[in-house]
Amino acid sequence: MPGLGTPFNSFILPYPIRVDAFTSVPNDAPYQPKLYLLTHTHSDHITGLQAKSFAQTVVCSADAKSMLLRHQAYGERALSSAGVRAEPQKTYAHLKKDPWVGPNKEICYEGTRDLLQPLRLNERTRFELDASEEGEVWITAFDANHCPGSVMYLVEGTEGAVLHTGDFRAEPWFLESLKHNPFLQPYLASNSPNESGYEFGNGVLKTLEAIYLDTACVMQTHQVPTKENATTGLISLLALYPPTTKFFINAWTWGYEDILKAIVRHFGCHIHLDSYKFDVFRRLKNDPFLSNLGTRDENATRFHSCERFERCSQVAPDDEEVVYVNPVSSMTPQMWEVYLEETKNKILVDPRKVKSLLVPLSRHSPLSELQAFVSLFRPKRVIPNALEPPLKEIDWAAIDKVFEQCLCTSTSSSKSKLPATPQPSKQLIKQVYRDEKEKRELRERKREEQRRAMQKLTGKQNPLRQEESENEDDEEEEDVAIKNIVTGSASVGDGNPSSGAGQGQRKGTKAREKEEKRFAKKWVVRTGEDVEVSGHRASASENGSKSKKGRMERRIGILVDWLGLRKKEGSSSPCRSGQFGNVQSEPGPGPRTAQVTTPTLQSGRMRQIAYDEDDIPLPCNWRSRCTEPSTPEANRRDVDERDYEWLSGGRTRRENQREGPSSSTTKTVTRSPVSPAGPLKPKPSTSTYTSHQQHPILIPSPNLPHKSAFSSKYPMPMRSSTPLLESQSSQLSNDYDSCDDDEERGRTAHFLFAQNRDEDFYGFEDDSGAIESPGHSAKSTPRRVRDGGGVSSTTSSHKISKGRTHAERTHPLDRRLTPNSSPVTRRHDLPLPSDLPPSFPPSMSASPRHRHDTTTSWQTR
DNA sequence: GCGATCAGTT
DNA sequence: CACAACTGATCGC
Repeated sequence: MPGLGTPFNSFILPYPIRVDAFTSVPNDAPYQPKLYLLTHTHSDHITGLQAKSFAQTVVCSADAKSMLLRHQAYGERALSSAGVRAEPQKTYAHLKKDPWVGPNKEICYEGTRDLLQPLRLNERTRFELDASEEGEVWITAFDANHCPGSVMYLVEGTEGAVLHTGDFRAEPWFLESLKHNPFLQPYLASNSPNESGYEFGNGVLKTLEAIYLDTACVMQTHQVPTKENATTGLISLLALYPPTTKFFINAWTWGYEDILKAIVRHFGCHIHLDSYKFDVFRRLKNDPFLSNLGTRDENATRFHSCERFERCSQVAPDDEEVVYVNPVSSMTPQMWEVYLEETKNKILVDPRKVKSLLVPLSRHSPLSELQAFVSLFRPKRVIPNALEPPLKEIDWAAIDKVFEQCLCTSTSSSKSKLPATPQPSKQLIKQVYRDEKEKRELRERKREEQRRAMQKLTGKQNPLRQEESENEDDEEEEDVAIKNIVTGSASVGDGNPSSGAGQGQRKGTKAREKEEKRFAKKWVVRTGEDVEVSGHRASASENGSKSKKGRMERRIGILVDWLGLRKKEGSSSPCRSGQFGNVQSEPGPGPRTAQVTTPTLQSGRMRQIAYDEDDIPLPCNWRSRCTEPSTPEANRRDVDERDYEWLSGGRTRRENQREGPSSSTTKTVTRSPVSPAGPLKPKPSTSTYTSHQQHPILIPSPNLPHKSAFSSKYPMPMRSSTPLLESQSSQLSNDYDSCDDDEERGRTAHFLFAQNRDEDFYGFEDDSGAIESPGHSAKSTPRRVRDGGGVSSTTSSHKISKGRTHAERTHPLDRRLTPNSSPVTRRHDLPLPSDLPPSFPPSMSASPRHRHDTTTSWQTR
């Protein structure tokens, strides 16, 4: 998740470029962003863009632009479809304001803007970060296999090249395609293992300064099915139903489109979509298959992916004939096969009894895929795109370790320009662990109290509500998708192995969904569980997840392993001997797995390759574990206790509770066989890591590297307001600037506007991007640079007329520089334009972020 | 004081 | 992990 928890404040050092985070940067930050990149439009990647005061250029894919500008929150979609809204309220509409064109062709540019700068895929585009020649970067976008419009970015410049993956799924086919991509080939690791690009010194082969990596699922130490495996498996189930069966595909967020595509390919039909999805898909430029597979006619197909909570009459919630398809993300390939087998058998017995299907379509790469991906390039550094704030950057250090073997091997030249990864002290790790444990216990106590209170109430007065209160233990869910499962209100028990079959009693939709969630939980792996308490998972979830470690605690367990800090040699421990395909419980760390798996995983049948056969639970074994009603409590306690011993300094939990925090631990750090990182080596003196704990905890504050860490190329503070290059103009093409071509106002304006323009850039019929208010042009952009670290604020020659007093304010974050009136509101009062604006493309003006950028108006020339 | 906006939480 | 509704704080008027 970008934003909070992302290293370097979401900058891709060594460049002053910020990715997927659009909130304001602290004034004292060493950088102010000169350019923003957006990888895709999931909501956690667009924080800050909703602010009306955001006024800087954002580079993204054409499809991301289109999706963002069409984005509507659910509530708004409902109002729109109910006909309440005269004009649909688009969440990010303020990012693009077209000029207003009057009846006499007069044009008002007041408030016009088009902040989203679309980039073609697989095409280098030049951007200038500052006036100097060395301030240029070349940016190339590649499909990221995550969701529609999602891209990775390669940024190349005088400071070296970095690759930002955004969110991505690096499955084997994806790696293959990268290998064949000429824009990336210079950065692929040399074939000869001991050589690296710098050794050759001729500049043909290059080493990436860093890969900014999607670490959303880095702690998934098991493999997950390829998307293709997932969808073909699903199709094999769908095909078993009678040809009249109606299906609802719960694509509750962007990224599950492969399911729809697979259905269309197999059944040769359309998918019924709500108008929102239909419209978004239809506008996609880079996915013609997806853009055409939808239909608005609910009677035209038996496959539906319409609005989740407002399904069409064909798949109404109370229709017991409908079969639901719910994506989940963390099933292992082995479990998937078992699931398929079991479910197939059930359907064959009676298709009417299986009303809900799971499909393990993961949109992020698990550890093994990430290692394979990184090994492909062997960059100097791996920087995680997402850290868990409660882990206080311990995860950062651990991730470093787990990719250590995937990095550039050349020692002479691999010196990183980036700030060093903060190394946590043992004390910090222990503290974090204790905190998380305490938090969890508090939660549990609270929940217990609540439950009792509820029982008292409902048990006596309202017995009907009892079952509802029963499983409020949905919190701490590992797989978000499970929270989003939908079903109809068909009889509980039908086709649901977890419930007693045959009761035939109809419950509400809610109840059935809860039932379905319980069922689904059995089929997904919770991160860290295979390391910590694997094998007990299924029974534990059946028991309502009591006295179990919390999500964070399990993660800390993994981190401790990765850092090579596990106190006991855990190899023989039952908890690490291969549950659910525990990939790196092998002695060899990442690259071994990576290299073995990379070329051979094409089919998606990973199990034979990635780990020893011994480690693979046989399907039947797994199944029996899963259904076993109880597991030896002692065993689990053992694991729990052992971890705690280390973390609490070799004392038992009870001892520790009595005596308070431990003050020292053993110095001996032995390598756990689980550790992928190898034995802990003595660190150079610059590192604060030791096995003692008296040392200060090294946490770079506040998430920002020390000055010295930055290259001299971009001295701090970054406050130049030099406009970025006129640049992109010629690079951009007409049809890639896609949006809102159906808006009459915009189109007319654009048409008029385009006449005097550089045809290369403006001569297309689509409107967006073409309309450039003078306020955006390099020459006339009034801009004001935000105060930076005590340096006086500067202004360019023009002042921003309105909101200027705002701008003068010394609010620590100047994000409240909001325009106080809608930019286009007073259009009728404005004079006629005598002519069109100068032919200057949208500039990459490095104006301050929350400036009121909607000045101006009328073009005179 | 009220409405709009925004950050943070659930 | 993603979404979106809700909360409280802050600001302009």
